[in-house]
Amino acid sequence: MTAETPDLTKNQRLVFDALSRADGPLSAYTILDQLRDDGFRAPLQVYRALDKLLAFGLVHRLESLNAFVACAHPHCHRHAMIGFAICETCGQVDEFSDEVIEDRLASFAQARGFVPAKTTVELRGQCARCRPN
Amino acid sequence: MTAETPDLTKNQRLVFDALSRADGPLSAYTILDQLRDDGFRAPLQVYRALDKLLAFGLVHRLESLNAFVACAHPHCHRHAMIGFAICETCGQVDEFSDEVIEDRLASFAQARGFVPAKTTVELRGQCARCRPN
DNA sequence: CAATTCATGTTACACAATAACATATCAGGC
DNA sequence: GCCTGATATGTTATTGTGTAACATGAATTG
Repeated sequence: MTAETPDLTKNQRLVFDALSRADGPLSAYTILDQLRDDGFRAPLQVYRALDKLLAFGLVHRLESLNAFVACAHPHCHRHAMIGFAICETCGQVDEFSDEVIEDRLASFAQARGFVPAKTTVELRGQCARCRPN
Repeated sequence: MTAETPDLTKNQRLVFDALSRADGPLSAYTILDQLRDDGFRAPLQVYRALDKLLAFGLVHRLESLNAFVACAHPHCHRHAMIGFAICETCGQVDEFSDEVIEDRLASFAQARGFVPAKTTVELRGQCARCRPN
């Protein structure tokens, strides 16, 4: 029943910690810069770690930003679909899931014989705290 | 009542026609290569045309592919949300919209005071025609 | 210990997008 | 007609994002 958090390698740990420290999404190159002192020298070191972390479900990729965030809900890999509300002013990302949307997308896919491998749902806009009034 | 299809400039027309001819999404650089004979020399010529076409609603951007498609449904800009089912095998893109998902996202946003500016819904997977059996 | 597998390091490159600046075209007002 | 402001275009250079190819190192297993 315990969510098996796989043992992370040194690089995976470094990248994951960098994302966990950050209060918003980071680009691969920003991560690289933050990890220079830890011996990181090339983008591939970041991308390889990210690939694994994505596979483990510990990290999400925000397609519309070309950036990455640590998963906010450790058990969210139960859900087929994870949505993100991304504030374009402060950069905060709010992670959510919704069964209705999930079902709706699933039945849409099934009706067309489409087999989804990955689902992306991203809202770009302005969060409550950043709104004018 | 007629959908005002704005007059396109020469470059906008060329880019739009290239996307309309294609049977799938094209990257900006692929478009550039196709339009070399028409005098295109730099990425900016493509990106500037794409920006306008996106604003007109004649073209969509697929965030998860960094690519662009001509809008399949000329009047789809009525919808706040447009979804895409993208086949990773054949590259075909199926454009859809769904009021239930739209409503659900809208009420989610409203509940949190989030004001969405752009909504991305993309399914990556395999279409019926490309499936094994 | 050999063989395999997986993680890592490094260089170079390809693809995606924009900055900055110059020129041209076209509309309306005088 | 001509000035003027707005929009479209052309060009060079640069930044940002991601991968190919190849070599090395470390761990697991038979």
